[in-house]
Amino acid sequence: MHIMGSNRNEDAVLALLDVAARIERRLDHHLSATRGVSFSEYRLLKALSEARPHGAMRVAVAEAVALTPSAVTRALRPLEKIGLVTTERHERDARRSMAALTPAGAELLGDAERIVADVLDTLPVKGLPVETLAGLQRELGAPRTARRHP
Amino acid sequence: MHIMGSNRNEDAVLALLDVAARIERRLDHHLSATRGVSFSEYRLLKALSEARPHGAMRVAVAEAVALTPSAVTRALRPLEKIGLVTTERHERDARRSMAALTPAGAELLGDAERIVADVLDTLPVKGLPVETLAGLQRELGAPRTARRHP
DNA sequence: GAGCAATACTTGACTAATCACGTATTATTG
DNA sequence: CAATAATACGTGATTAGTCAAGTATTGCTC
Repeated sequence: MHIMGSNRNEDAVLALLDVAARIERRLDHHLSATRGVSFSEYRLLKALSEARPHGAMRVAVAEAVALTPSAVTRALRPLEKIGLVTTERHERDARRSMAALTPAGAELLGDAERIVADVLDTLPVKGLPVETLAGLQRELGAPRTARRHP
Repeated sequence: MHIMGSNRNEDAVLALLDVAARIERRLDHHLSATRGVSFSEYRLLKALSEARPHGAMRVAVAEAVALTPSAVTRALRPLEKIGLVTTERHERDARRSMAALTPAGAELLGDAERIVADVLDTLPVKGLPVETLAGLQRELGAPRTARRHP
């Protein structure tokens, strides 16, 4: 099945995971140093901004950012407390907890996006194949964006 | 500096991080279900196997797998306990703790590598640019492998 | 429309990682 | 060669995530 000890796929994917971990760490440090949010929180805010104006369910956000719903519940709590996010229950379905970005959240997200862009500009990422990555995202079950309010 | 709301680099990198998280999770599940090791542990074993036969310092392993030395210390402990790894101090430098793969560790690593390869074969990763990724690894401070015994 | 199944969320218990700090050892420098 | 700096490791405290299980609520089926 596999020729011992040499698999291009494997090498490439392991390199990808390694690179991802390192970039994520770098972004995380910059973001928390300058704006006090983690990279994970950045991704949450971004997912919510794509679900405007009606907000998104926990499960949708979870899928969008590749976390469990449980993690989303926990991660959103502090963001609500500092006024970046609001949550209210869906009017027709009492199970759903719709989270939405506040103006303050949107503003912070704007800053954060600038920081992220600046950090990424210092990286030699020219040759990344957006097509392949997007295909992978699709294949791995990532929806294009957090669903609006299905 | 940046045209509002559209940055190819950013899109590509965010997709990369997303894809990486999902792949890692998938590998982690398969590995722990079948061989009882996490993906993180898999990476540790792999790093050690590349540092044979003399083993590697905690700091070198940490750099190789993109973790902190502290995390490596903690992660190696259970692996020692179940006999996959041995640690002994360096003869000429009492600060150094040299970790090495045992035969059992090497065997398990072999199994794990097969599992990883199988999982990756189910993924459409043909188009990944090994060159670009390797360049990124270099740029981000990843050494080619855990140093032998410098 | 009563009852069962599915969905959305939350909580409890746990794990793996981080940072900040401390200690032991070796290297450097005056 | 004494004093200082740098290196390697480990530990305490904290955090962010996981899974498993529980509680509401809604949808489905007969």
